[in-house]
Amino acid sequence: MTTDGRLARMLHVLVHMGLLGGRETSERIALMLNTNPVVVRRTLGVLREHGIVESEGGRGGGWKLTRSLDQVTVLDVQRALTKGPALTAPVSRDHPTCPVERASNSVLEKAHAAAEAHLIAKYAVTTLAQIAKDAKHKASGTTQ
Amino acid sequence: MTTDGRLARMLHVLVHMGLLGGRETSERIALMLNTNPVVVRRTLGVLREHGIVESEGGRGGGWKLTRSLDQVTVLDVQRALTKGPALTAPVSRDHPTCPVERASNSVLEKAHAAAEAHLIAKYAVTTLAQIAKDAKHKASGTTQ
DNA sequence: GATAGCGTAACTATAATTGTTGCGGAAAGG
DNA sequence: CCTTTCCGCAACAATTATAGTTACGCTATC
Ligand code: FES
Ligand code: FES
Repeated sequence: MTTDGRLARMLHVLVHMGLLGGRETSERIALMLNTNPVVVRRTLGVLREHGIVESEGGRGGGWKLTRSLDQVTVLDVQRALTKGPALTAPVSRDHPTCPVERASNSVLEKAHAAAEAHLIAKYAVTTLAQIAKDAKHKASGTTQ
Repeated sequence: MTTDGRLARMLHVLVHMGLLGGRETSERIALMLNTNPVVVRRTLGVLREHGIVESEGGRGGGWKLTRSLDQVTVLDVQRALTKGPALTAPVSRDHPTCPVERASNSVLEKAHAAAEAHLIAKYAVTTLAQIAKDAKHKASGTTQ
């Protein structure tokens, strides 16, 4: 597959939307994401189902955040985009009854579960407002 | 893509090889992995490049571990199979100069780097001998 | 009613592992 | 030698999830 860049893209665009304040059309967002409006509608549509954004059709329509940047965490966005755990252990199912395969899978699953807990914890305490703040610092401060 | 099950598969088969002690042919290993010999050669070939197994052609040939199970860690196998970090942050490259995109990517990269460190640490202290031991306990003890 | 939006269906493109077939070469055994 | 049993490798199809694209319908505003 192509690498799943939806989370990164959504963070990017949500922060822009928050900073701009008003409504943004799929067309303008597509330019930000270097893609086309249909992809934007598809992905933002998932966020709408989770109450993070809302859309309005017709002239003057577009997309808008339902909460301010400091009330949306990275975890909120991640959870909306991905069902199930953020990190999945790559297990094998060649011989489900084999104790060795089960023990191997178990090791991988436990290690991934622990790693995922850390990842989720970090996502949970990072708000879009903080990303916006970082962006401003980078823009005015040292490049990179 | 199809989920990358190579690490799980290699752990499984390496433990079996260690427990059986002698040489195993690609044919027999393919049966363990519910696949065919070519896939086995392809994947074990990578491990051979990293000195974990060795192969011999001709009659009576096959694959053999170069070290005992307690001298191979999950990390050794993972490193052999994957170049670069075990966990990669799914970043976007739509507008590389945009500070917001950079800040978003940066958050994801840092979170993943921290999670990867934990994952790697767990891999590093887990030997194949421990997996073998777990498997024996599961086989004789309670199912699951 | 013309225009600017979103919503959605139906494709195609892309990328990485997996599965498969076929052939060549090497080692052992007779 | 010649057959059998191995690995090595090239080449190609299958799979699967996201991304990209085209097309059409619907709604709200002007
Ligand atoms: S996409 Fe234009 S600045 Fe982030
Ligand atoms: S594959 Fe036969 S027991 Fe693990």
